[in-house]
Amino acid sequence: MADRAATKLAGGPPLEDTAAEGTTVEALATKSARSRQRILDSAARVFRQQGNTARLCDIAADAGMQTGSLYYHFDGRDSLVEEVLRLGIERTSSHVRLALEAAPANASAGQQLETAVRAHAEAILESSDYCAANSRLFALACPEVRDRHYLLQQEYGDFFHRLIAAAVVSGELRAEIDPAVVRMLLFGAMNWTAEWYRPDSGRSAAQVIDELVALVFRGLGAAEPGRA
Amino acid sequence: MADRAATKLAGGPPLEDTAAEGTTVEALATKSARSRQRILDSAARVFRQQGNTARLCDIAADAGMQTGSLYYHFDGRDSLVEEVLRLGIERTSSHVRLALEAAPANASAGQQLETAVRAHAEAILESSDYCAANSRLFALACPEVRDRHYLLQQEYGDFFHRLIAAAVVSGELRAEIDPAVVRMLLFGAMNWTAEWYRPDSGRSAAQVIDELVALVFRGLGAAEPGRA
DNA sequence: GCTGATATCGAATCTCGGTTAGCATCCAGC
DNA sequence: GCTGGATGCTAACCGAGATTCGATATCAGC
Repeated sequence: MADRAATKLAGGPPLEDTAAEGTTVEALATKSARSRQRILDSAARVFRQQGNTARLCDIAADAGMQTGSLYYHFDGRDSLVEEVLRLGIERTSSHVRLALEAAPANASAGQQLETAVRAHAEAILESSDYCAANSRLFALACPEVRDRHYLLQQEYGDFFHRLIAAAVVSGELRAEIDPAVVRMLLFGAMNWTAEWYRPDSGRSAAQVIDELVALVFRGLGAAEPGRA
Repeated sequence: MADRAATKLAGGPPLEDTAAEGTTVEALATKSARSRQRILDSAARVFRQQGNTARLCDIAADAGMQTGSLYYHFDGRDSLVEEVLRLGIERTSSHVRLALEAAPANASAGQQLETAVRAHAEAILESSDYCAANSRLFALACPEVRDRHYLLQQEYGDFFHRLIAAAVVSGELRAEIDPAVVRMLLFGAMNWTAEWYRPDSGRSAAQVIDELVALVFRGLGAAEPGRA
């Protein structure tokens, strides 16, 4: 009854991703693991497109199997949603961390924040269906799933919070800002892109990201003659 | 079958709000109009709280009637959603327009934009359940409803677009910005507040709005010594 | 205080999508 | 090439929630 395949695969470590970032489905060892991964990928893709209105049969179809077969790999819809959500945060967060590690070691707090914002937006716009699906499912999902995720979400939120606070301390950001509110506004602008951005709209993701970064750091205002 | 009461009430003009902005339920003439309004108000409130997962029975309960009774006033769920959505845009938009009219006649394009941003955020955070519900239902709702709304949405979007473009022309905003993208980022930050802001969180709506305006116009950056 | 229209009730019904269960197929190891 | 577990298919099943509809209550105008 309980996620048979996964239980077996998990083995020692309690809950580990069956496929590391970037692993292709084909590379996985057992058939079960491949199918499971294929389902997750489809779910992410479908959730990204349709948000929480996506049906299990849509996902199954995308994965090339029957609806009922999903239950061999997952306990049920919630379980699937939860996994996609978890992978979403995980990948977003690791994408951001990697970007930070790749940045020059002497980067200032402000530069780090900029890197993080860029990476987060990239994750949603380009890098992965999971990250985009995550933003779209964020506010939905049943309370239990949501509560369980609140922790992960919060953790990532705090991470950003610290980046912002550090950049205030370093004097690169205005001292008057309220990091908590700014973080939410920032997430709003970034996560909302999952709702409207379409790659075939004539604008590249990179353009959107540049626009975002400029907006956030410089603001819309011109050189600053004297604003009311 | 088709929205009996409303059909009758509508009379001459094809589709007019049964209650003008701010009209209280009690002030309406017929019982039908009062009930209809009560249902809409409840729907807006419940949708604001629960998003699209709100059930008809929740709304009916809030309005103090049985689920089935809703059908005397509305064709069905979609119809109700659609009406709330419509009133949402309408009220947001009129709130913004009123704010602009109240502004000094010689306000610059940039000042007008700031006024509009303030008003839009106010509408979502403080002024009306309809406006907040609108942001939460935006991306959801079945395709038909959504398509029908796309026009209204677009119209309001264009309105903002023009405000932004004008402020670029007047030289108050940086010339390099892409008004279309900026508008979406802006809406993202503003609409997302409906997902996270709670009045009992220790922060006033006014604080959030100030933070938003500062972020958008000045950006996060300090005085501008030299940023990478 | 009637009476017809208006408004609401409340229970039956319908629908959609998630879930379950038993059977068929595939495939690795013998 | 057999056999048993691993995988997946199919067709019911089921519940939640939307919708329908005849019965009932309320109310305005006489």
